[in-house]
Amino acid sequence: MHALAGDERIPIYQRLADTLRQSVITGALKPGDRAPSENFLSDEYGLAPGTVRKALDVLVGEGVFERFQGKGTFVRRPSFDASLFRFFRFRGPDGEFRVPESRILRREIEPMPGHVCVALEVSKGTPGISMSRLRMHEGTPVVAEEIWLEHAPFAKFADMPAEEIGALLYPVYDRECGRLVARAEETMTVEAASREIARLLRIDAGAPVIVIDRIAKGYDNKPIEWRRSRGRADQFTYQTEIR
Amino acid sequence: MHALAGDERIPIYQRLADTLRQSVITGALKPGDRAPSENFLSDEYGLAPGTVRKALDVLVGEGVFERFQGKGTFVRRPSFDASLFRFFRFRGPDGEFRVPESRILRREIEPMPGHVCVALEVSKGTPGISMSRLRMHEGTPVVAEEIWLEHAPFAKFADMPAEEIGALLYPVYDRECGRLVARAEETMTVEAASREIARLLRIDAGAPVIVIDRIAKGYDNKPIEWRRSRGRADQFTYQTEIR
DNA sequence: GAGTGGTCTAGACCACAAA
DNA sequence: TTGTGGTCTAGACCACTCC
Repeated sequence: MHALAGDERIPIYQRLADTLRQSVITGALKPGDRAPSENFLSDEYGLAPGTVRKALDVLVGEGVFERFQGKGTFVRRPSFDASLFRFFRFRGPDGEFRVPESRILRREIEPMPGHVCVALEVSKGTPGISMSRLRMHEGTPVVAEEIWLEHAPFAKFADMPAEEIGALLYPVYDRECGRLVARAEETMTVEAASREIARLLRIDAGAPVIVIDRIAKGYDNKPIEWRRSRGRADQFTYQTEIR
Repeated sequence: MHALAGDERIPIYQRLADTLRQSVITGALKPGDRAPSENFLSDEYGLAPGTVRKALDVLVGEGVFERFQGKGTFVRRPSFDASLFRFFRFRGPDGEFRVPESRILRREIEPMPGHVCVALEVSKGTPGISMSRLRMHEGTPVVAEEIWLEHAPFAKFADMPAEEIGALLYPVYDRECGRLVARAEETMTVEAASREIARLLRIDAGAPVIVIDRIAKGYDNKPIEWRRSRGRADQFTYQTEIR
């Protein structure tokens, strides 16, 4: 039987939640893994079942865990790469949504611009990996992306042959560089297409374009990647509920 | 001591949550009211405190109630009229957000168009109240709105003198017609400004415009109002978190 | 001090999944 | 059959608000 770490003024269920969250951050528990059962945890830490349950409730609420009756509690697999594209409606002939193909146009190492350094919480002028990428749907370009990564933790990614990089980057970040994306913050604005963007997206210069800035973060809430995506506004729809 | 209504195969805490939610729907409990205390409910229905607590958890999660330690559990006051304007950034000279003034340009009774009938879940051709409204910030028009209400429940609103209608409509719907807005669903798209909209917003025809369609709903989830708002896209920013 | 919600205990029994 | 999470009981004590 172990004691729980942390400030004793913090509620027990919070400290247990912190402990479990920490093992997701360190990678001791990976997405898809089953967390220790409620019985195990209440024995291990000498807690009442209800207290353990409340700790798991906290993590389920944060989207870190998900529960399945009869099976167990599992680390949730964050699968939001489709989520940006939920903003755009790219459907195949069958009406189902498609993940667009992608083409990396450019990948270089250079100092990161100021606004990216701020977003990634590194000091000004830190070397970064800069990428341009074009996402295609049925041969038509639909989204143009600029992507920035801090160079040091992603040196291995910088040296990878382009052919080994598929349509989804986050699994590569995890596999090759041990950086797991758990969440992202996005900001959306509208602008008129520059000549460069108009050429890439094959639209008229000045036509309205949706701009989505994304900062991808890990379970530890530290920024991993900065990304700016532009798509034609006439392909765009977004729904939400407010109260 | 009372028995809980509802199908006995449904968990007790769900049936209690349903009962309490129902008293918000009927208006027995109004926003700002204090709900019965946990002790009262566990006595009243002969339930364990933990079961009552879980029922309240459900309603807090739905945004119907909010809890304050030492004070009680209260019906949450839905205050999202500011929420559309979180999309637009209208700040005063002090940097604080402002609720724009508003001017009703038109208010008429006519049959509702098909798409509005669908949204409000009434049969085709039902008489409605149609309004055009312009929202201003420091003398500049910022948002143009079309609003539709079903006439029958809002007859009293249709006859109100324009001077009695302030900048916020939902409190008027509640006070004059007993229709309480609890939530809303919004869909956002981008279009080029028509000549009419360009004139109202004082922008160039063809300039990008954000369109937000909103269906406002009651606690019973029934639609109350349909609204389409248009604002200049260069005033627009929207943030979200995804996982 | 009385009343409220917040935390925690120590179980019981049920529903569901997998072997 | 075993192990998992889901529901429910019946309390205790604490923290906070208000009178």
